[in-house]
Amino acid sequence: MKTEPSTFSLDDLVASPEQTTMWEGVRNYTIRNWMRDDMAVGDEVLFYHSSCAVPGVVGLAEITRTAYPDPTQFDPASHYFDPKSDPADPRWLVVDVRFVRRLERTITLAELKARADELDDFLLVRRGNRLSVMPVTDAQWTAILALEATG
DNA sequence: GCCAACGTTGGC
DNA sequence: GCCAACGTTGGC
Repeated sequence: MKTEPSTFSLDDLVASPEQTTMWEGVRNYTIRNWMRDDMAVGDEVLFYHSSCAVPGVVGLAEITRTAYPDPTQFDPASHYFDPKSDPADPRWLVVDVRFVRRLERTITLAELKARADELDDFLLVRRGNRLSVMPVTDAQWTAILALEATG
């Protein structure tokens, strides 16, 4: 899961009540469907910082609540307000995400790109990808976290 | 249903 | 700040 640290960082997650946050503001149908269909309580998350000096994976988190309606879509004061969303059939969903641990070091985007062959078409390093949430296979997870120790 | 225009993402 | 890539919108 990507986030801009200037908006919501791993530190912000740590500082959140119960070190847990609602992953609000997803406005992409592909991601909405993954959240709805594929995210389960206990699923592990790579916490990724984007649009910053050194983009990369900085920590681990986990899903603590499955998809439910994103309240920001009904809040006219919210940046994420969606007047086309019907409260009887909410268009946008959130999941809850809880902090697990910081990585010992940032696993940078540059490293992930350099090892793209080992990561078996990891969406994050695919050209042109703009999704802010994306699935990670077990093999990719293992390969990525192996970098933490080895550099 | 096509597709051009527009807005957003996000690395650099 | 630039710009490539891609999703969304809306005219037709």
